[in-house]
Amino acid sequence: MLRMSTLFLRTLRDDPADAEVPSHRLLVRAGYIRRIAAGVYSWLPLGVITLRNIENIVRQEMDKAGFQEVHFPALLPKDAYEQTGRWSDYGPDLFRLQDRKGADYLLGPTHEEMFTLMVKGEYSSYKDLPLSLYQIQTKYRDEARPRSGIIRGREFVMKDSYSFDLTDEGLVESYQRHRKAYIATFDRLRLKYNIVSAVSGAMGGSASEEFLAPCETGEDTYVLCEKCGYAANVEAMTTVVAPTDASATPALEVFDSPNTPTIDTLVDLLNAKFGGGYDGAQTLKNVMLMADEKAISVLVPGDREVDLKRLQANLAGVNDLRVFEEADFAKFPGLVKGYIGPQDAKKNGITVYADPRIAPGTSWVTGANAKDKHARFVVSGRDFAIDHYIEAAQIRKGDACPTCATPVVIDRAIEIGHIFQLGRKYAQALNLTVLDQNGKSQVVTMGSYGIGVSRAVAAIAEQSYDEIGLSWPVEVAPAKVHLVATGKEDNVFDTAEKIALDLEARGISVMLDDRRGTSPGVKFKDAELIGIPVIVVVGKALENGNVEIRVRKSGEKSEIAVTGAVDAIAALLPTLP
RNA sequence: CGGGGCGUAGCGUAGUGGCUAGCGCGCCUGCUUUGGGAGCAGGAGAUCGGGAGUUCGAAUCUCCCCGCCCCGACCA
Repeated sequence: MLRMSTLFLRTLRDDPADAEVPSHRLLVRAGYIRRIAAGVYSWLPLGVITLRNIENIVRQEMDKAGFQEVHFPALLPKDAYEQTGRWSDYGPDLFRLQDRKGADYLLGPTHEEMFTLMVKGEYSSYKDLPLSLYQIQTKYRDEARPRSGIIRGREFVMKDSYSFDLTDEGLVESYQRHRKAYIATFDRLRLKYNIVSAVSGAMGGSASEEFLAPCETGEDTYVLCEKCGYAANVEAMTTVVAPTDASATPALEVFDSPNTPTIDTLVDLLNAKFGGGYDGAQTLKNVMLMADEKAISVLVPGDREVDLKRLQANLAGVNDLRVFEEADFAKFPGLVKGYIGPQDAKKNGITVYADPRIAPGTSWVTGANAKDKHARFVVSGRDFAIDHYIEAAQIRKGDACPTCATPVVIDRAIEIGHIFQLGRKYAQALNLTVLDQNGKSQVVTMGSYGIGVSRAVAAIAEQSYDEIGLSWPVEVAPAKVHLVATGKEDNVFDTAEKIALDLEARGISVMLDDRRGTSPGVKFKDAELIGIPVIVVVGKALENGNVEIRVRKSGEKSEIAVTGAVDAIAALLPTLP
C-alpha cells in the first residue's frame, strides 16, 4: 500500500519552466520523474512503479509468445561493434569511453552484436532453431537533440528482441509471431496505434513495420487511409499512376518564356499565352542532385517539392546526397539553370529518376534546355526517357491511397515499436552459422524487434491526460485505487484504512491519502493530477454510512455504502480501460 | 551542427548600474480551520549558472565558458 503521509512525493503547483509537451509537464508536476541532464531523467517512486508495470506487461507478453529473457550489460567492449563496422558507422550518437587501461568501451545503443555472439557461443545446429531472445534494458544514444522529456531521451529503457532462423520462411514466421505479441502488448497498454510500413517493400513483403501511437506531440509523420486502413511512414508511401495514351498528344512545341524563374511565373505566362487552364501540376520540375558525386535529376510535378528524406530512404546504397551547387552546374554546361528539361539528360550524362506521376504517356510543360525557352507537349517515354521511377515527391494530405485511391490523411505519432527483418547482415559479420541437415554450414537469418518501454510511459500519458492531470489505464497506474480520507475525525481515517486493507487483501493495489491536516482541496487536486483510475473519497458522505466513488477518466461519481464499497470497487475495475 | 529563447531559494517568478535581492507556492513553529490548491503570526532557505573584466559601486554593462528549452538538420 502506498501511503501519501510517507510516500516520497512532492507534487508541483506550477508547470515546470523547461517542460512543454503534456506528458513531460504532467509527469514532472505529478512527481513521477525529474530531469538530471538533457534527455536524462530520474524516476521517483510513482514513476518507478508505473515503469515497472509497463515492463511487466511487456515481459508477460514476450514470455507468453515463447521468447526467452536474457540480460546484457550496458557497458560493452568495442570489439564486436568494430567487427560489424558500427563502432565507426554509428558516429557521434554512440557514447564512448575508456577504462583505466585505455581500452575502448561503449554504452550500448542497441544490442544486435551481443545477441548474435551469445547465440553463436551456445548453439551450432539447425535443430536449435528457431530461437527468440529478448531483454529489457537501458540504452544509451547521444542524440543530437533530445526532446519532449521522456519521449526522446539519451538514456531510455527498451525491450529488444532478436529472432534466429535457418531459412527466410522461418524468419517471416518469427516476424509474424513478434507482430502478434506486439499487438497483444500494446492492446494491453491501452495505446491507440497504427501499424505502418516503414520501408517500401522492394521484396513486396512487410520487411519492416512501425507501431505508431498517434498524438499531437509525436515526431513521426505518417500517412493513413481512413477507408481501407492503409498506413505508411511518409518515406514508405507509394504512388500509383496508370500510363496514359499519348497518341493524340501534339508534337513537342518549344516557346519563348523569358523571366519565368519560378513555377508560378511560368504558369502565369502559360495561361496568358495559351488561353488559360494551366496550373503547377502540369509542369515538370527538374531537381538536380549529387548522389555520391554522381549527377542525377529527379522529376516531380511542378507543384511539389522533392522530399530529400523520402529520396534518401528510397535511393538504395547512396550515402551522400545533396542538391546541386554552382560548381556542379559549371561541370554540366548543357544544363541551363531555370530551363532544364529531361529531354537532353542522356546527352548530358545524367541519370533520370522520376516520380510515378510522370507515367508513360503523360504530357508536361518543362524547360527546353535553352535560355528563356520552355516546351510543352513533352511526353514521358516519347520525348524523354526515365531511368528509374522513385518515391521522392513530397506527400500531401489528400494524395491518393495506393490501395484504394481514397484521399489519405497525414498524422503525427510517437514510434512505440519497430519490427524488422534484419536478414543475415550481423550473422555474416560475426560468423553465426549452424550446421543444416546435410552437415553444411549455414548463416543464420535474424529479425530485430524493439519496444520503447520508457517512451511508452510518455505515449500513454500523451493519449490519456486531460486539463487537470494524468489518467492511467488500470493495469499501468501506480495503484488501482486512490483512497482519499478527508476531515479530522479519527473515524474517517479508520474507515479509509480498513477499506484500504480490504482492497489490498483482494489483490487491488491502493494509494491511501492518510495525510492529517491537509485540506480536502489539496487531496482532490493531487489525486486528479496523479491519475489513478478510481478515486474513492471517505469523508462527508460517511455521516450516512457512504463513501464516494469517482472514475478519474469519465468524471462519473456515485455514492455507495461503506459495507459494499470493496465489492463495488472490485466490480468496477474490470469495466475500466 | 544552424537559428531562436532562457539561466535569481526545492518550484514558479520580480528586479536593466545605487541602500539589507522582492513576491507567490512549498518547507519549519504556534494558534485557528477541514468538501476543491484555507487564515493569522513568527521563521529557515540564494556561490543571482561559472570565470575574467569595466566601475567608487554589478543580478543589472563587456568578453569567454557552461547548462537548459524550442524550431530545423540528424535519429537501429
